[in-house]
Amino acid sequence: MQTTTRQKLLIAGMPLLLERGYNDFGINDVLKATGTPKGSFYHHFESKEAFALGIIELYMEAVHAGLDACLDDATRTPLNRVRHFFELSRDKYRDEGYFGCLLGGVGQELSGANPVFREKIEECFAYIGNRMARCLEAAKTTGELDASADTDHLAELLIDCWEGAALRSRLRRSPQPLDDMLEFYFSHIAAA
Amino acid sequence: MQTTTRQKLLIAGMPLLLERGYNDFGINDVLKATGTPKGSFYHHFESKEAFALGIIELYMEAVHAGLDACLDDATRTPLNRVRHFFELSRDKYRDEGYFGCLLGGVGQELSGANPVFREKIEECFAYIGNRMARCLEAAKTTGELDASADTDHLAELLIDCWEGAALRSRLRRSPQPLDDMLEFYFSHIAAA
DNA sequence: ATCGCTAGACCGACTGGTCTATTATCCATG
DNA sequence: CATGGATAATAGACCAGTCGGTCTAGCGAT
Repeated sequence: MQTTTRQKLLIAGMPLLLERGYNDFGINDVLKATGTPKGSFYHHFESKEAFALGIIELYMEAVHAGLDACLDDATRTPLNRVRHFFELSRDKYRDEGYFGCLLGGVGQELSGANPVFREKIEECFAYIGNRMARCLEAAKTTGELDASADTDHLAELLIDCWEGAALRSRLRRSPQPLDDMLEFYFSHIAAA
Repeated sequence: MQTTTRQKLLIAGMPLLLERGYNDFGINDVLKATGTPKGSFYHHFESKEAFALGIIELYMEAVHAGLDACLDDATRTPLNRVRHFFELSRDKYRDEGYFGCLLGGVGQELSGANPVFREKIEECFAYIGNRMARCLEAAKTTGELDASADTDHLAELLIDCWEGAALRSRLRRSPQPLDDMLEFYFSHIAAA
């Protein structure tokens, strides 16, 4: 599959959006990085906002793929599948230079004033939460989790705490907050 | 104590910085909101960056006061002092319209590209963490916490997860992520 | 008369977005 | 197979608006 101009732009824009945030990165940076003239850009995207939403969608495609690969992994117990997903996320953050999570970054920056992004990001988190919750539900059948556990709640909690740890990881340029958070969470939700 | 022009600007700027973020709020908004001419602004602050740092410092003054009031509160157990601080923070977020935490917002937005803010915000978190850790240490003497507990670790964890919950609270405009996070944390760190 | 501060016109740089011109691609038809 | 016209896409000069920041003038209290 050849990379189209549209894809090339999205791929080049993603790290810029992650590192600098929405309001601090410019279309011109993306054009320069890819050698694309402005006319091409606006042929493929109707605005900067549409472009950023496209980046988020591309990001979510990778998330979907990661969730599929991890949460259906029959070689692990359900709880370890969930944990493994986040460990892979941590490794991804490392490879990118510890700039944290794109969803958290854009969500934090724009959710105050821009309802489009606010709803989009919340939607992404909700989707991830649902996938997690289903896997946590499976963890009940193996006895890893108490049958009485509120898996929806636990899934949301996991994501929220993860995003906080990702922010701290971004500040410190270190994986430690991520590791500490995972360790705490998984060592405490186990069945009594 | 009369509010000086400088203070008036900082006070007006704080909610703007919280809601819109650093790169999306403009000096002119602050000027319009306070009826201040630009000359006055630049008489008191040498740049937009210095202004934002001033806002963070004003914010931290309130945090210091809150920490003093809560963590030295002899009417509560050490662990409840810590929890109470965050419950008051949650109430503050509510009064502001659930825009989350200023430190988390600015930290997330700017830590990718701006080392001045990155270090400043990390410093703020580290300070809060230290205060928390000291109080958690006191919780050992009352038996609320195991003597073997790593209080520095626990304090960092608390702050990180709190910030994640604050981000989610900002997305949802709801206190629920904050409450859920506190409940989970405090129900699991207690001594065995 | 000095100095802290107010006052706001002004400026250069930059940004997202538009416009028109040009080139490449594809497909229908003689 | 040729070809012509429509459409997709490239190309980049250009524009209007905005923003952070400067400059000089004036004000008021000591």
